[in-house]
Amino acid sequence: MRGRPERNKQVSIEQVARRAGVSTATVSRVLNSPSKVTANTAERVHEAISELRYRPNMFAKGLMTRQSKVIALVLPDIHGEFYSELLRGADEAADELGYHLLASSRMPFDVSDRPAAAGFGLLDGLIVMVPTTSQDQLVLLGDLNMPIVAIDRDLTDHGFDSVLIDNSVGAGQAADHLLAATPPERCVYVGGDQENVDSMERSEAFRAALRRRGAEPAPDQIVFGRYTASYGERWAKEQGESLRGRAVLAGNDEIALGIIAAAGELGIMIPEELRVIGFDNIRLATLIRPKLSSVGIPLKTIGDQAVRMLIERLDDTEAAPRRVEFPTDLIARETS
Amino acid sequence: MRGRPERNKQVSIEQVARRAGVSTATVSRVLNSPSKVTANTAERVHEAISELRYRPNMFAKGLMTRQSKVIALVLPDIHGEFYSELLRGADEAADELGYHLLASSRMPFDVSDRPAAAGFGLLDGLIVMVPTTSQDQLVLLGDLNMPIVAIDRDLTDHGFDSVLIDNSVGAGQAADHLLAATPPERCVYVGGDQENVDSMERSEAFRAALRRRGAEPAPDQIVFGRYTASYGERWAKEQGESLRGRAVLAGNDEIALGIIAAAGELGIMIPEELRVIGFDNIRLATLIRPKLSSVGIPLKTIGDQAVRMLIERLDDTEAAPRRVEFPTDLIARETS
DNA sequence: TCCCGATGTGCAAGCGCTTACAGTTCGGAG
DNA sequence: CTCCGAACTGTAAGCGCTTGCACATCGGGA
Repeated sequence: MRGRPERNKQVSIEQVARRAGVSTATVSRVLNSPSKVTANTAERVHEAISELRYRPNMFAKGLMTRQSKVIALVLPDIHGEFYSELLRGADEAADELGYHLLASSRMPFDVSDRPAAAGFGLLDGLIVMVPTTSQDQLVLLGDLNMPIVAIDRDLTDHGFDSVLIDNSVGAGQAADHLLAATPPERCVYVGGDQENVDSMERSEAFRAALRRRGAEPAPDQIVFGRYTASYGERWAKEQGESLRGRAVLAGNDEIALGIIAAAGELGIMIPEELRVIGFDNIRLATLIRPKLSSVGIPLKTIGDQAVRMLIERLDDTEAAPRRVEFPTDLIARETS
Repeated sequence: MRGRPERNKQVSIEQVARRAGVSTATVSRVLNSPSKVTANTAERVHEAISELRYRPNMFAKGLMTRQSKVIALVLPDIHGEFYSELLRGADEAADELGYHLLASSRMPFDVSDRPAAAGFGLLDGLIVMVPTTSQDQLVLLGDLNMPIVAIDRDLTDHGFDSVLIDNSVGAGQAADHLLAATPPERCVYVGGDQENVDSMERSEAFRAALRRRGAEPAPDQIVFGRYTASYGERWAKEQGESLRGRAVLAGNDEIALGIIAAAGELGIMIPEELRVIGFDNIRLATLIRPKLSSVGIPLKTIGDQAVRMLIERLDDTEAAPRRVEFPTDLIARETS
């Protein structure tokens, strides 16, 4: 009694039908369109179902209906605070709409050969956060040939619905906030990966703010590295004492945290001697002292919206791809 | 050209067969047991496949094979630092073994009626972290009638494989570490939800450590609240000045963080005037200054192990449920 | 030369479900 | 009392795939 293929003796709709003294068609109807069935028979069927502990075979069902009511959210990295809220918003929306949401951090690449990737075939649709500007990934997505909504990148040209983040508003606010009390040449943007779309938008907004004040940022006033605390820490330590009197807009909260940690070790006071603003407004921002100023992104709303767009798309495959954009905005706390 | 049911004209195995001039059986064979097919025919079939952009229908396949190569990891709350590593370990293991892992924060409750929940029927198995001791949930899990491995709770009696965390080792180490420099009556355990299994184990280990030193902890030396920073903060503020000279073992790092934040506002120096040790060793622990001492849990290993156990179980449904336990251990840093 | 096993391929029977379509029942209008 | 449509229910044809079995082919040993 071992070995996988051992054709399981699953309770089938036929057994239920026999037990209830009806046809399989009727059982199916009781389950899917109750209005087409007499209350009386429906009850008999339900009894049979629970006596037999019948549970419909979703594969067979999917084979006919061509849907699984399961959608997935693919993030470059599920791990980490950043995506939590996004996930939560998506989860709630999916649940409300009668869908099941599953998260994955693995992109459905090389779908053709990898056996596991085939699991994607069971999904009704996909929400994908595409972090880079790489073309290959887009092709892969297209090959998937299933409803997809993109987060954080405008892929409407490629036929995908997109929900976007307007980084410029918040980044501009943050830059202005810093510039209000720190001279332009002492302000810095310390970003994450350079190819990252958000990274670029944020740095541009920062640059624009300086220019609005008639200052052109020097090369070392806009730097890129990685979206990690250790990068922030490293950068700050390299600056050393020259950090005093500066104001930095970090590419995300992690970088900001790293900088703050380094400042602590260097004995630099925040915000008196160094002002810092992060990005993303992760929950952590309020857990440290001084509390971290940060540019907030309505992540939960974004997750919610993405799910709704996807599910609407499921009902109408042909409509033109839509795009929605959400603003970011500065939440000034104690580090700035 | 709209409306979901519009029976999609999907490329079927039959078209591939026709195009390659073979039978559907042969196509199926080149895909699933290539050794049974001549290299020559295999090539023809592969050509047809890529020309037609054929992608097997996973529902039909699943209907025959009874497996989807997809497993899910259900956590009470995917959100938050804590589960990140767990997920990462699980993800990597699943990938290595040719499975696809999806995460969900929604328990498969009321599976019977909720349509969305039916999506669980497409999974080969489930890894579940059951946080409470509630009986109902166990029944529900049993009803699911699919391979399941439990994390953090011993469910072998109920027939489920279990991977456990031995909280007592690390909690004991932490308590001893605190007791080495702080008198027993000044040591406190500030835990999360009382019904939580881990919470109980940790507090018990703490109690045991005190007793080993001949001290019986007073009621207010072992308190329970919630696993959040705000609870930690609230508790600390209630203690006020009496915090000085104390040593606290927090139920998790969030609580520890809350306490540290409160201490900062009260002007209490850490670790000189207040020593704190957290639990879980989340990544954040090293991002704050002073760096947080914490009891580490090998989360990644646990995720990895859970996946492997589940997949082994898939191959042998009848074997006796197994249990594996992983130790925790103290990582002393700067707050203690 | 004949026979036989090994090897490769095709045939066809389902897997469990949905859903046209046809058949049945029944109450009330004619 | 007959007839008709509305309202249910049953019949059966697949959905796209896998797989046991039968059949064909072929080379080598007797």
